[in-house]
Amino acid sequence: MSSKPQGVTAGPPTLEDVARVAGVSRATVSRVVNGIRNVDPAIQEAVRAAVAATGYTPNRAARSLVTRRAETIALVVSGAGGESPEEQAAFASRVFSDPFFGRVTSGVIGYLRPRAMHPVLMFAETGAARDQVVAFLRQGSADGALVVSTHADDPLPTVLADAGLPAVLFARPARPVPISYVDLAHRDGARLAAEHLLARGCRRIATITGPLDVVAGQDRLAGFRDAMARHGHGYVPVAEGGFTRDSGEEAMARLLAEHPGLDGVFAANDLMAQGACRVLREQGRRVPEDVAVVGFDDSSAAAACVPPLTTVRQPVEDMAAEMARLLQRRMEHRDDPDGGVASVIFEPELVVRESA
Amino acid sequence: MSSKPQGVTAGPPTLEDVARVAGVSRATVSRVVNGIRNVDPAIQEAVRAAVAATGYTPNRAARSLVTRRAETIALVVSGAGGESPEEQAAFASRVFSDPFFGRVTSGVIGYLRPRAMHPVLMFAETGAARDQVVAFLRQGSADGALVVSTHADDPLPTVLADAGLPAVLFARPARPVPISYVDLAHRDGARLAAEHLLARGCRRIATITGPLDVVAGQDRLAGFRDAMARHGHGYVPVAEGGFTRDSGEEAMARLLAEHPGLDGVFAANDLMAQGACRVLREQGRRVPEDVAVVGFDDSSAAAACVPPLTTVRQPVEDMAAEMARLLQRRMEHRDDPDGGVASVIFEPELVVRESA
DNA sequence: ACCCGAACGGAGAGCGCTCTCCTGTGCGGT
DNA sequence: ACCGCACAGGAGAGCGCTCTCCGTTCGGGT
Repeated sequence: MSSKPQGVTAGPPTLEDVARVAGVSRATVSRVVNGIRNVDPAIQEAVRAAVAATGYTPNRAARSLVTRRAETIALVVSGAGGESPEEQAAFASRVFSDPFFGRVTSGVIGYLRPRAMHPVLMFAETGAARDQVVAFLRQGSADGALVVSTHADDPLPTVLADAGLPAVLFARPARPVPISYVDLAHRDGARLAAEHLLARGCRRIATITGPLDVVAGQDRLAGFRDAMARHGHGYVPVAEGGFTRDSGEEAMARLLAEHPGLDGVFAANDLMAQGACRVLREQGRRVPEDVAVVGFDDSSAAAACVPPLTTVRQPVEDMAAEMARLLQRRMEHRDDPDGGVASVIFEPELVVRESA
Repeated sequence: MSSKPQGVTAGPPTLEDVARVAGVSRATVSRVVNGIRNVDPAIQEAVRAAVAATGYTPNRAARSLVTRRAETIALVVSGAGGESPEEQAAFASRVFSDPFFGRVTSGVIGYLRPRAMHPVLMFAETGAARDQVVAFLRQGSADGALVVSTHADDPLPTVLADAGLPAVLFARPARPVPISYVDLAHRDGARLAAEHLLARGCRRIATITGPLDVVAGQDRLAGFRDAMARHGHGYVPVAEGGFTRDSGEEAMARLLAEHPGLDGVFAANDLMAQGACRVLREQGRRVPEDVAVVGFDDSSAAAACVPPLTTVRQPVEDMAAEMARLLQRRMEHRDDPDGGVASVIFEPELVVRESA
């Protein structure tokens, strides 16, 4: 009886405790818990009962130590913020004010949760923060990283690739890096917008671009121009925005001042399209009767807009889930040189509502 | 030379490797790395050099295994969502569409990052998700939880308290639970709003409340009513909103329909105030000349509003940082029964801009 | 010169888990 | 009846780290 005092340690139950209760060895309990190899159904039952009786939960640190996997991934928002604490706080707020990141998070969690994994949220807007991300991965705290960059010249992808750390990017990196990514066929999306506006009968069409130092901004503009040119519109008035609502308002105001007769606008994202609608309304133009507006993303802002936006759907949640899937694949091929590096390009889709 | 082949294991360097290079024992390296006890400066220097030479990074799993601390905390967004996958995705999107959560995240990260900690993001909107959170904490994957509830009847705080897991809430729980929290003196904030509107000369003042099944919604209404009553306004027209922009628009429309003569509105958050401003403008009222509007939160929406909102500042970032601080304190007193349970109430502040 | 204590480095025992080996058992083929 | 094989379960060696305990050294008080 008293040969081995049980429950003398106040800590949570361990495999050893479960094994003692079930009358089997640690190894067997481990096999049952992890569903590895065949175990006699009767013994399986006994182990399960013992697990329930003791309230056993596997200790993740111990498991990670031997498997060398953390079962954790880092969700990194990377980009350039300031170095001061105020600017860093502003970076986080700014990031979350865009519905885009909520959708990414949502998609990632949707994929990870059924697999009992959870993302660690990190920002990498300064050099020091970037080092923290790398250290975090190197010390095995996370098995890989999902990276969303806000700037084209973000050094993080290169750093991760050089260090051989598994990572997947949202959007193709500006410079080629041996790293997986998911992206959207931005040019095709912009083409859809152009063709829709033309089919509607618009003839004096302008565009509000995203920041042109971002690949997505460039591609959407290029795709739009190409499609317009192919239909005989070699010149398209352009105003550059910054993917924010405010910048959309300013860009729209500039366009209207220079081209008061325009009858169609393609904004490179919904937030800017929303700002554009507002300015148009304030300046007495009806949307879509006088000026048709097409957005991009199909974010929550599109439906909330007055009038509801016709927009190009970017399936961000699906893309984010695909990122997680690619990362998992990449992690399984860690030893291979460049093993498991792959990319997936999603096709956009036109969503017709009221604005065009 | 070949007695102990070095570098034969391809894996990352371990304490052992560093010790060999520095010519000391594992224990000494550990002491230097963790800054525990005094170590001869010369040896310290040698160890640091060896760490740099090997590119050593401590393995977190091994450390956690023995220290029984994960150096990780969970950031949990808790509330009621649907059970279907679509509804769960919608929950995440909805959560992030409110600038509030971005500010919380920003504040938490601001506190954790200098301490080399990073939050694990979790949602707990279904029973299964809640169980995952509890399991995550129980298996030592995180040392504690920061919980932001979106509903008053959220069972998570009680579950965590019962399980004896360290946690800190944002906002006082609807029913008393032995658990730390930070909160705002909502009543005082609402009083500031009332007094400002009255001091401005408004006499027919209405309010758009938050959801009344949320403590913050109740308290802001109660505080507003009390202050108004104290100044002789026993009756205040009320329309209930849901803390979203849309609900603010609807509430404002209802109020205007019933009380066309009103000259002041207090909205229980900025998003609803923004919606209210929009409706007022659409119905030909000038803000603030005809109707003064006061919001609550001082979120990014306040400055973005047209006109910029006079609002009651809730220092969300500071409050979130305080949550993290309280959680750390609570974790240091894990063994004490109810040790380290404490609450901090922040004082609101009126920020005067143009809307009132 | 002696002793005691403070201070610092090393040895080694685990933390809880997985996984490779090994042993025992039941079954088929010849 | 024998051998061998497949398979289930147990034993035990670590994974990389921390931390207690112990040995050694050195300084100062008498």
